[in-house]
Amino acid sequence: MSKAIDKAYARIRSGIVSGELAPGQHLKEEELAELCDVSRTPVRDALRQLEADYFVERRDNQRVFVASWTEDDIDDIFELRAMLEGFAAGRAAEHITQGQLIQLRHHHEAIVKGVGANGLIDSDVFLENNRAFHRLIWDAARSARLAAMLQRLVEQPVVMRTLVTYGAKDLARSISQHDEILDALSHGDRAWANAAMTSHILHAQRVYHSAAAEQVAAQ
Amino acid sequence: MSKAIDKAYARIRSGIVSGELAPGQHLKEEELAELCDVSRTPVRDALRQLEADYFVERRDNQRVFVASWTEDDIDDIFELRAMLEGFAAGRAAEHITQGQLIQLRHHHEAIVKGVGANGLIDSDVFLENNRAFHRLIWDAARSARLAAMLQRLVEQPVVMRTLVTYGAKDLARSISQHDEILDALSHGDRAWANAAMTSHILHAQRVYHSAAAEQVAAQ
DNA sequence: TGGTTAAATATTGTATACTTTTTTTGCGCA
DNA sequence: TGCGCAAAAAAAGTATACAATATTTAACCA
Repeated sequence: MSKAIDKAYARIRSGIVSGELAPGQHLKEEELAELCDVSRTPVRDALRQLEADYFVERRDNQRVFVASWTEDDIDDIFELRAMLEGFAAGRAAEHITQGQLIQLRHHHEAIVKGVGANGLIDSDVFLENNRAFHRLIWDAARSARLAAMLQRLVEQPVVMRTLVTYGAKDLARSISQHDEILDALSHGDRAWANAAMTSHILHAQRVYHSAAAEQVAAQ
Repeated sequence: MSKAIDKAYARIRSGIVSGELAPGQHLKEEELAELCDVSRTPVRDALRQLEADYFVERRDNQRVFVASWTEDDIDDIFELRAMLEGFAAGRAAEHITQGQLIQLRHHHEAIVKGVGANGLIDSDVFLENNRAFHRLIWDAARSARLAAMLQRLVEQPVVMRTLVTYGAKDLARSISQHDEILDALSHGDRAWANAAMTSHILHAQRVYHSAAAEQVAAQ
């Protein structure tokens, strides 16, 4: 793809995810152009894409601001994800191929094997295989629109900032849930796959809240 | 909003909906600029937005094409709508205000009163009030993300091209369903509202298919 | 004749200058 | 002092020229 637009998109996006560009902050095209070392034209293009991805908001008179969110947004996203991923898993149960099932098992086993004696796992190994596992199911659901919705939802800055590392017990449960989802998909059982996936996401929501509560307590 | 971008967006979009710009057709920025009587810059901005709205697709090397779709896409969209609108109605049951209920009843009654002695209704009256009815429920669901998803889904060109005018029997059922949804919302009954709305959308899907079958038969 | 490459052409990407719109600043008057 | 209006400044919108890239065409060689 085009150089300058990608450069601008990546730079601004990472600035938002890292917090360098604070929520609510007004983004001026010229400032961003300087920051990204490109002209205003690719910055404008990048801002349009960031707007579609909900990283920035266009308010009043075409002024662009970093999207801001509340705790409610996090619950909102989890709720929507639970429904959409459940739905995707259900559809996947009816459409998944043998090849996709093999790939899914591969990612699942990579996570299982990554668990150490202490019951924990390297964060990168988990994140990468977990991500691949879920995306394969989106693909298997055979709805480009559904996949696009989930993609946008999962890549929300508020989600990317709240990556939580699982404790031993929660990790074990998550693995067990993946195993169950695999089982449901193998049997082509739509309702089971849907329920197992929904449960999986809602569990993740609980883990997030526990972690958030601990952080507050530690302060 | 800005003049030229809106002009370009509206012109290109209506061209796609009307079929003047055929599915799969390669859209060249200069041609569009001439068509819309603006320069390439606002055309580019408009194309970014149309891309986010799935009206056009960016392929291989940044070339933009009118999105093409199949019969499967229509079913896909109906299925997603059934789920999302059902979910929205369920959430709305828990959040809707008295004021919103009053507005909903207003739109509902406008449709009821619009039905003539032959059991039919003026298409514009129905479309406008039906649209307002559904959007009010999206708002009442209190999730900007969910509303945005539904908005994009409903405004798909393939949906806008397949507006079906209801026959007397289907119109009567649709009105009855709206009445039921209102009842469920008034009672704050999440499960009921969800089920009633899901049913309403799936009925619309059947109506669409019947109409499509008739058109084929008439050829 | 068929395929490969290079030149020409078409199309998109980028920068910049200029225009329009919006916001801010500051001055005058009540 | 506080309000309102006007002028100035800032920011976004638009057009255009030029650069880079991709696609097509044509020619040459095997």
